[in-house]
Amino acid sequence: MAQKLDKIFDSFVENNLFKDKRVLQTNYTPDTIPHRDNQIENVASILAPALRGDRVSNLFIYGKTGTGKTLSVQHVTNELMKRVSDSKSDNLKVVYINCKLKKIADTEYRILAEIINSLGGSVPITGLPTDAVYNKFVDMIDDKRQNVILILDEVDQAIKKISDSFLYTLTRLNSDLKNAQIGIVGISNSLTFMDCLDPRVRSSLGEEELVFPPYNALQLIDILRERSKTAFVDGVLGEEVISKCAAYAAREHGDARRALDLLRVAGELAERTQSKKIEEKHIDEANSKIEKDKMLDIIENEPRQFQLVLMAIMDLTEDKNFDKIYTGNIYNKYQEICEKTKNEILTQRRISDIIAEFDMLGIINADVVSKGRQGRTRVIKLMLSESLKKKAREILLGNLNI
DNA sequence: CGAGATTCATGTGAAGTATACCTTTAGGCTTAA
DNA sequence: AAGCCTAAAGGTATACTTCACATGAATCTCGTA
Repeated sequence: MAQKLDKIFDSFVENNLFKDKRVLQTNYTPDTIPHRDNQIENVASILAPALRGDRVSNLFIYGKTGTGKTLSVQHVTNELMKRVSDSKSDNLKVVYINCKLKKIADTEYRILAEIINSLGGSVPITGLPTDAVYNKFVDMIDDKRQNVILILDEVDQAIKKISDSFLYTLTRLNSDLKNAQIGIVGISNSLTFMDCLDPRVRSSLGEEELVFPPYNALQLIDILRERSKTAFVDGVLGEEVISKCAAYAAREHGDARRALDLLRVAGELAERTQSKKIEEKHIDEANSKIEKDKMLDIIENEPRQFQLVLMAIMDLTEDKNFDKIYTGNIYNKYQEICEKTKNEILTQRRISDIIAEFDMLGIINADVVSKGRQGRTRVIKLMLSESLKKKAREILLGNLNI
């Protein structure tokens, strides 16, 4: 056994394709961000007043995933902070919150709590009145003259769940502050997000707006080339592999993060199969693996009741007796499963909401249809590939101890 | 035959409930002067 | 008397339930041609 492990470790050390894998990881911030000079300059000039202690205009940024929004903003704020720490003053704070993270920042309360946490304070998980949390936030930053830049990544996700009054309160917060000032930077994936906001919020939050267009294939190639220089050992990555990678990502609305993930996973796969080079087939494999992992991760971390519902949906999908699945079918199946597994049965009302959430996650596709005399319901389609279904089923079976 | 009424199965919104957790407050106990 | 601990009181967020009303096209009904 030990020999076997030795062999694995040996080959791992010898056959290292990566020079520095971190460069390809999502949380890595590169020194240069190609093809985003314009946007970065814009962001910088909008946030720059903070250096003089002036109020920062609220900024709203649109763009699809992986178009460098987060990266550019972080780059600019990093530079800002560098300047500030050089000048030895500490009247600028930058808070970055990703509103999408489930269980961390998906309600008004949790977002606020998260903001306070990253400012160094602490707030209990639950139990406090929301306005008490607002007050705490105000107290924390208003003790001296300073600027706070609040970056809300993926606000659209949060606003969908919470109401937009949250943003309104935030924008109004400035009038409660005597010393400090806050500037809000909202980042959204959805281009139409602003349209469904309250006009008051729209006007105050959208003082400045910026659109990040998707990268095209050529720009993606540039990015990949740049990063792969430091990420991989020379010669393991051919030019044609890079273009294939870029092509994949360009198809996926120019998502650079996706492209980098592809490259990283492809590298890992190549390493694992003892390959000396990364080849095009690795990219293909990586593509399906990423898709799979992402979904499986979501499914695995879903609460129990959600998993039960998903299990019901999967069972029905397999069942040849149903060519179309309706909410009622799911509910019946769900009850069956609950009885079998001795789980509590929730009401149909709740299941309806759970189904809606799965729809949001893209695990299923649910369309409301009216079938005349047969009433109104949703037609539900499971959106998982065959192999994914199998893996997902394994996870569910394990988690629900069936 | 066609317009309007009916109907079904569930969508959807609002309000209420249970649970888990929080802060405040007051009482009781200990401690030290 | 001061300090500390504990339990009760009073409050909130969240996940869920209950109630009630909204939907929208297939189907039924009935007046009319």
